[in-house]
Amino acid sequence: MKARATETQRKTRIQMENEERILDAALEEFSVHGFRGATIDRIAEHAGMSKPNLLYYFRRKQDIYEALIARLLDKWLEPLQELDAVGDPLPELQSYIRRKLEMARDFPRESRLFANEILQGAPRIKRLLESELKPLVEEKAEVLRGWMKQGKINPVDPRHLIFSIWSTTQHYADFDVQVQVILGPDSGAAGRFEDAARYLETLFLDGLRPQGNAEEQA
Amino acid sequence: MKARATETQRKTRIQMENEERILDAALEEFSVHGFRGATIDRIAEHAGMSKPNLLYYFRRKQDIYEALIARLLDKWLEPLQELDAVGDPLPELQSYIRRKLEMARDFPRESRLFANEILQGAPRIKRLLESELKPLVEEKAEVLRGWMKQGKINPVDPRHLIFSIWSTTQHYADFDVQVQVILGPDSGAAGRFEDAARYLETLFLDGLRPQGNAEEQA
DNA sequence: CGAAATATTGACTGTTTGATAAAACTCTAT
DNA sequence: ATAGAGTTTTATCAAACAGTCAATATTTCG
Repeated sequence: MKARATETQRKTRIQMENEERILDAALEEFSVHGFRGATIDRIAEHAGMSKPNLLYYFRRKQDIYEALIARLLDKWLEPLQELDAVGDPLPELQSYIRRKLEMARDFPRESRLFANEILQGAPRIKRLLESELKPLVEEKAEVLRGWMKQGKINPVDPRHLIFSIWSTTQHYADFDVQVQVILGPDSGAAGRFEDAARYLETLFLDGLRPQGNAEEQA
Repeated sequence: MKARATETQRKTRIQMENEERILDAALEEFSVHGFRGATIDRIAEHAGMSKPNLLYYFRRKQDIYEALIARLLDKWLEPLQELDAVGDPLPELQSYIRRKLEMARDFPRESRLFANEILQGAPRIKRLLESELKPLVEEKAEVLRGWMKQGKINPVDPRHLIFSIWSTTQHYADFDVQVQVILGPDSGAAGRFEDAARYLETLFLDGLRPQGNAEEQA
């Protein structure tokens, strides 16, 4: 038996396959029930293997969870990484919003996993947020401030701007059930996505006040 | 022993006190760990009583949860209820946003409880959403459509507009840890609230595109 | 092939969890 | 003060839970 934890690369075909299946099953469970609410038994069942066999690959429940988080954080921050200082401000923001919305559509389980973790006070990833998320946000906030100084976008607190993009887009993944109750299940997922994209574009670009209507009254 | 479940009113002083303490402790636990992740032991400990004693007031875990939800849903929807068709559209929307933000500030546990439940697919309150939330949203969406037809606010899908108000405001309760990591804990809760209110006002009224700058380029 | 490395299983352990029963206690109204 | 309703505790249970271990089966590769 080799020490799996220390050795960095050498992985069997079976190892890779099974770890993949386990992490996928774990995502399913953790994203819905949170860390404490999820059980190894259910993850193992979902992954189609016995519990001791699963524990052969990940010795403790927490190891599965941490492996999941580590694997997903970079992917999750990718859209913000891509926000480009040299691009045109408004189109750049628009495409960031659209990319985040696509993430919510294509990776709802990942969105819910992070939501669950943050909701619980982020006990297991607070350090990661400090070391990875915060510097990235500060870097991009500086980009946004530059655009504001150039008069390219309205002057607002760039960090709150980022919060509002996160919250509005991730809402469609995290609160999907509620969205479906209100929009009706007949509104296909694709239609909902397009409607949301159109609405958010209007909101973030122009807001709700009708153009050139700041003062007039009926 | 009287049948507590059936009898509608008659409650002892002790009964009222203890149910209050239990529900408060339950809110603390359920809002963080979700239904499955929370345990009766911890709720009882938090409420300062023994587990069997707690179960004397609520026979099953689920009964506590349902009592909590039932008690909180109305309060949670109150700000939307108050959205008034006869008021001025823009100030009316502004004050709805502010009220929702105040709720997020003053009742973060309630916000997280609902978030947790929806995140899990709302298995226990889906019916309530159908019977209470949906009609209310449809009623208010009609109000918003009226304002749009009068040209008082920009024409958008009113339901997505409501989603964006929910998500941006509740974000400050549900994702509080993340917000604090990014803004720094030194930014007091009061300061964060005012900054958020100011930002959201700009976003929802005017968006990010600088006024009268729809076409011009540097 | 055949031996070493890897993978899987069944049986098991100690603990936590949701829930119950009955006995003991306390409060309240007469 | 005291009977009876209402409250609390002690003891207990079965199921679910995270995790271990030794034995068995399978794969890998010289």
